[in-house]
Amino acid sequence: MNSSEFPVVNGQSNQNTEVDHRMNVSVDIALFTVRNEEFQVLLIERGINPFRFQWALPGGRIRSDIGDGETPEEAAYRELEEETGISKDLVGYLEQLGAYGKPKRDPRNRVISIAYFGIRPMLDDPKGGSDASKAEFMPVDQIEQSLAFDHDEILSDAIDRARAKLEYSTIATEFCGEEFTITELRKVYEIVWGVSLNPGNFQKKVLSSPGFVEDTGRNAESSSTGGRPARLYRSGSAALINLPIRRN
Amino acid sequence: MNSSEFPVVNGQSNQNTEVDHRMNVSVDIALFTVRNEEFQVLLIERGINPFRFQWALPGGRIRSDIGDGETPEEAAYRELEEETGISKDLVGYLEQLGAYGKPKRDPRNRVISIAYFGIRPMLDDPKGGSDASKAEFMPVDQIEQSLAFDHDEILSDAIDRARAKLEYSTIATEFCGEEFTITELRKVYEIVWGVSLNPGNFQKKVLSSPGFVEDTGRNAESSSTGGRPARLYRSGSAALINLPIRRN
DNA sequence: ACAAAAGTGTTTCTACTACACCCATGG
DNA sequence: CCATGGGTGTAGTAGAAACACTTTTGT
Repeated sequence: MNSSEFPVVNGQSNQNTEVDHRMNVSVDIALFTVRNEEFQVLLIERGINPFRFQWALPGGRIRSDIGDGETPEEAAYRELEEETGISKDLVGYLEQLGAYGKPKRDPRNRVISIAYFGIRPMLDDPKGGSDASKAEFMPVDQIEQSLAFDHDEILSDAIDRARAKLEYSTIATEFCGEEFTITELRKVYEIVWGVSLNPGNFQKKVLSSPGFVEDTGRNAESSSTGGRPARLYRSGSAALINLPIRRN
Repeated sequence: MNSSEFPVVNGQSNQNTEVDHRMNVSVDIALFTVRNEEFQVLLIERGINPFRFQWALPGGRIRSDIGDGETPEEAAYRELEEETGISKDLVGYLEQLGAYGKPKRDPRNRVISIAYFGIRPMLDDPKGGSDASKAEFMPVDQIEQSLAFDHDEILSDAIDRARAKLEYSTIATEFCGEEFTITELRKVYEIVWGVSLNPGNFQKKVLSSPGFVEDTGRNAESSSTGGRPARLYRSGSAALINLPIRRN
């Protein structure tokens, strides 16, 4: 606990100029989507040791040999593309989760990881990894084996963050495509939270929240099973909701 | 000391095996308190370049020569004590804010900083720094010069975080001493948010929030100016408030 | 007695819940 | 015509705001 028991390097007063304290710094990305009525996260199967053949969050080292050095966020986008083939413009939202730095989180050597939490809209194709290793979206509540490194912890934190942010922010729209119906938006909440919400009340809540969604003036095609065609909206300019949406 | 960490791990299959991408990793701490009816943050005056004589958040490098390496949080407590003399047991709360990693944030070389946000109860003495450099608590809205590195940005984020957390968590109690009155707690909200709250409504809100505060059964001494003596409470077991306290 | 600060009660208003109802489409 | 899903209206209720009022102290 008390650092005074450790020898201070060279009796330096405040800085240790002799010892090299540098360490590897990596990024890891928990990229979420809603597909197939499930809340899913993008994982890769590791091709190399340690943790070979185990699943992990995509990620890798921040490089210092690119220009003046890349920002952690740039590294996150680069690694995501390298490891899973998902390019930056397919990612609707990305924010930092935090740094994970337990000394033994990587058995090889000291690695500090900056974790990111991102959202990809529910688009078209699953898309396998573009490089050697497998990359797949997997339902978050069907991950049986534990992930590599401390990625279980990171993923758990990311899921908590995602669920919490739905309440007071407009990020749910990032799970939808460019244009979406209120019902589609409601399904995002229902799937991510694992609850069911009252359609009428949800509608009023979203529409009364200024800047949450924006009317396109057009309607979606009505489904083959009948029913009134839903209005199409696009994401609005607001990032925060004044009155939160409750989990019920 | 630990020269075995120096050579880059070889045998990496898909990543750049030759290049050393390691960088310095530091921690910075924004430690807040409420003193003198002001919301204050602990700053140090830098004794060395870069940014000599400018104010900065306390912090420093994570060391890899202590045991198996210290966690970022351990480094935060250690640096806080080394630079300001404030020991771990005087810090009521500490949580990670996030990582700051712009390539040029330190003009010397690449440094990633993991920022922490902490709270120190409004105790006794201001307390200057214990080592060479000056350390002082300063009111957050009276910091005129810009801080060293990207500490303006970190501080701004930390203030946002602190203000936001008051709403839905019980951390406001960390600004108070071991025992406190509801009025003292309300003053924390008023000072940190810069608003005034209705005393009666605040009282009912806090007492109806299970686990927020715990009755000691005793009263504070009434002030010399008269008035009914206030009941003394201590911090309760809950970390979150079910119904948020509003800023209005 | 009066001022000051703590704490409670009461009224009003807002916003959420639950649910009934209307609208627009497919079959 | 009915079934299906989208969308609106409305009564009942919980909680927040405003503020009057009571309690307990110092002077």
